[in-house]
Amino acid sequence: MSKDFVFTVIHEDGKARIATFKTSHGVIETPVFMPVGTLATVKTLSKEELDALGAQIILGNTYHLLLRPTSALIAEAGGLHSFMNYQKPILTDSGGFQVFSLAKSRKITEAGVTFKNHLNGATVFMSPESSIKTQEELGSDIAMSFDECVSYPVSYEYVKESLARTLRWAKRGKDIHQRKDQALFGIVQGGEFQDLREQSARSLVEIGFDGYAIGGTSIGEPKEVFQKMLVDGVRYLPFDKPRYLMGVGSIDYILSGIEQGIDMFDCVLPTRLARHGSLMTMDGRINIKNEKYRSDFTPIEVECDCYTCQNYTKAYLRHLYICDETLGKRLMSIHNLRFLMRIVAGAKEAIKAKRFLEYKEATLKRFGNKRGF
RNA sequence: GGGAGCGUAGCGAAGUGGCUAAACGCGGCAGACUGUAAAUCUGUUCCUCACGGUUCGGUAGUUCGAAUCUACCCGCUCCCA
Repeated sequence: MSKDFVFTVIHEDGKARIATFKTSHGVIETPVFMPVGTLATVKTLSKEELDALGAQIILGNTYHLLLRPTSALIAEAGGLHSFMNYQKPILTDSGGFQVFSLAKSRKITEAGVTFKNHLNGATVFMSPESSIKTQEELGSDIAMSFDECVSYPVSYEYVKESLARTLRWAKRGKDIHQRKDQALFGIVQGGEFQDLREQSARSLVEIGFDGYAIGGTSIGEPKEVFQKMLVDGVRYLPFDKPRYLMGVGSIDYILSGIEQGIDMFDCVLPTRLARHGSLMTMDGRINIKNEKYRSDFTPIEVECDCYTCQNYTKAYLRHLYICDETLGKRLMSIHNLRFLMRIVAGAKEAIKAKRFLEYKEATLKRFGNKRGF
């Protein structure tokens, strides 16, 4: 753990907080939503577009980049920042999520995980050590521990066993991690079980990381279970380190997270939904492909300040979607990402004014009973 | 003028006596998506809320039964003159 990664809380409102986190490629101000760029690209978006919509930090994925173009090639290019010409902070996920999402073609042992490569069927082995070494090659600003993201629902016995292994993996990863310019975060697991979440958080803190993530949420569990996973995990994390709620990108979950003192979020939802024609708005999700938008010459949201809403109508976006034109996916990705950024920006303003709960309630009330995306 | 074909749901295209309201593709409509195997996947698409009704260019037949067989008619394509 390096003391270079200074995390400073500058405003508080209950457990909610605003903080700055210093990384090797600049300071992040939290709470922050991080767009996901698995394959060294936030799908369809240029860095100028990411800058314009207010992205402070993006994600890359260790497993996917290891397979293609390989971490060796990226190292040869001078690291991920240089390779993709993105000079702001980058966080790499460890491959732990792939243990969950590619569960059909993988085998877990104490040593690590053997994947059957989805591209050509070849065997790929990832261990906590190799994941960290790969992330060091990639040169991300924040590396994540290699964990097992357990599915839901799953038995107490399984989660207990998995968690114990994930904790051993966290220690192994920490021990081998060397880059002083790269922060390393631990990941709290433990499924829906309070005692396991507590044990996970406490053990990770004991090992000592530059930040802590809550993993294993947003994988199909009911909202009450999510809430429990969140609270049971975050409670034992140190105040003076960043907290990252992994895979969360719906506004109700994000606001719950901020309320509990979460600083960082990421999610593929805004970009994936956008590519699939679903747009996030304060009044719920809209499906741009719906016939009713055929001649709707108004922006997605009148009050939205994004490039898309400032320049294009729903009718045009629908046309682009129907014709499968790339520009449509881009414009809608910009809107959805900006939408979440605006939600978070509003939360920050509210925290400064010490009325976060009010903001949360008002936002969710306007949102009504519609799904949180 | 002579010869050979073809006409099936919005479009393309299977089907050549019952298991066919009719495969499949496209198009249309709707839905899903949460640390990205996702520019993907699912449902639906003759009429009717339903019971049920009406279909395979048209008409008339054969048959217990026809998109499928017969006759004539209409339209279209190709080849030869």
